[in-house]
Amino acid sequence: MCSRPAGPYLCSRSIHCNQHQPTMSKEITSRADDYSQWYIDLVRKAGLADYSAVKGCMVIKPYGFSIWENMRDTLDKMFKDTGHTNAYFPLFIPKSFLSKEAAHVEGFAKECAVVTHYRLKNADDGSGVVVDPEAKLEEELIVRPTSETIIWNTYRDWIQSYRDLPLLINQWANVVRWEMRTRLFLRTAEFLWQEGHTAHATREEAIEETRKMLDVYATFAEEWMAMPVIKGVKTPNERFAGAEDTYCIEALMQDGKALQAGTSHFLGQNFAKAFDVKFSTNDNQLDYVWATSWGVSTRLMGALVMAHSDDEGLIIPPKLAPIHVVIVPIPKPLPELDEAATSIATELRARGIRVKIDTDDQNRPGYKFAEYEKIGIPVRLGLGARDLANGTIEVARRDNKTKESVPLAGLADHVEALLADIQRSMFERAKTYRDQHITSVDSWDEFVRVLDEQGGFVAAHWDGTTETEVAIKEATKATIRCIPLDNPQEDGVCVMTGKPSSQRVLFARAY
RNA sequence: CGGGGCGUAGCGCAGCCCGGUUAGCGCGUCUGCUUUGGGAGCAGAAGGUCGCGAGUUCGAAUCCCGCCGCCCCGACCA
Repeated sequence: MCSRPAGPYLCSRSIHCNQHQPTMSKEITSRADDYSQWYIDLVRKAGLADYSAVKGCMVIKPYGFSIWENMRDTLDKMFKDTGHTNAYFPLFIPKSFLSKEAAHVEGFAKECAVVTHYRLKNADDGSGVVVDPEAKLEEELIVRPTSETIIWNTYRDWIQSYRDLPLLINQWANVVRWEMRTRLFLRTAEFLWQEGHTAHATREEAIEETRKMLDVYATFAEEWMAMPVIKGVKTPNERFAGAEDTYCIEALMQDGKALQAGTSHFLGQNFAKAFDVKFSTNDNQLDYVWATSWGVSTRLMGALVMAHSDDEGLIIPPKLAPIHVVIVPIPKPLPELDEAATSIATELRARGIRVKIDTDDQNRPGYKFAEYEKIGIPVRLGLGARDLANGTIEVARRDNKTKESVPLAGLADHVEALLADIQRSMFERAKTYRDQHITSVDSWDEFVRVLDEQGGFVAAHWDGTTETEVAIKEATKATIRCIPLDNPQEDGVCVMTGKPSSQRVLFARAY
């Protein structure tokens, strides 16, 4: 394994410490050739994740996990800042719990992994181990697809009085949904996420919480991921199983498909009633509590990739990049280079900038440049004898592939400003693309044409019925992504049925 | 569950149709030398239950039968 001194997260021996085998970005399929394959190539070859020995499950590799850690740590702080605390509930849920809320069981029944036995034994024919039929569980256990049931069963014991409210809890966990078809990060059988579960004394307060956490997600998506999102509410058909209202943030990927990046649910009293969670009000009445739940998952990793990256590799916004700056000494045998690189790194680190010095002397600079572009490090500093002589350094930014020579004096200020500029311009670029791909249409022909030729969001009138929504989906594969919050009211007629409508909703083909 | 593809060295592949020396090639790895401002060159070396099982044959990576696994497209769902 690598033994040389390493920068944060990655060793200097090789960019991929875990395999010593950087693959060439030449091998990344271009977006134009096959967007889907581009995504898969990128995820695997930039060291984010890989397929595992288990069908439908992925291995999140060290570099990918370090990005997720940055997401997780940022969100965790945001949750704490809004009054939430973390807790942990069991992976296993008694089967009977899941059936207590009718819509909920309906929504998840088809994709649950079930534990039926608790012991293996050696096969009689010596062929290996088999499930011991003697060890059948009295009550089967479901591997959580989400934790509402086990949590509300617990909340019943935690909540007696209005003084116990609000109860604001989050959990970081893995969940399992037995998907028929999977894609790295976007839909895997097991994934990592956080799920917030809160209890409130009033309907209004719970709705406020639902909206507040949606805002947290939107802020995170836009300010950290540099990914513009549309906040909205789901139609009844797209609503979370067991919710009264599902709010969401919807993002647009570079191929024109939408991606739901986070959801926040107002659960009403559905789970309180299902699990009998009542509290004494301050005027001594008994009432069911009001609930919310909200979550984002490792799916955000997929969103991050598809929102920004290019044919050369990943482009990661500075705020989430495991390494902000890589210094590549152009290795003439020159001790002053190492000294200069170290002193630059020290100066940058003093400002909280995450810096790696590439001390590897095996690979040539050109190779390194390509590798760092592939893994999306926002800023690369090239430092050679020529620079030392001139008192300059080459500064290359990943997002727009520009290079400039800047004076070493004042470099830290320059880099700090540059990182901020990259963060901002990545957002602007994505937002421009997104805004150019919201199209208002008023006829069915136009609706279909825009979906096929431009993609993106299509703002169209809809008669408000699930039947029409489903028919449109069957005809075009487009779904209603959301009804934007504060959506302007406007009279019109449904794009499919011609029935009256009071507002446009956003359709798109989606991940 | 349908349709398609794949399984041969760490990775990516050729060989299979038409059975026959010691199973090749590229990348990577190791050693040495020369290199180093956009993916280095030369020389040498290591590395293989050809997915698994059974069969046909003098002989199977190759043909037959069975099985397993993974990926992609669709159905389901986000």
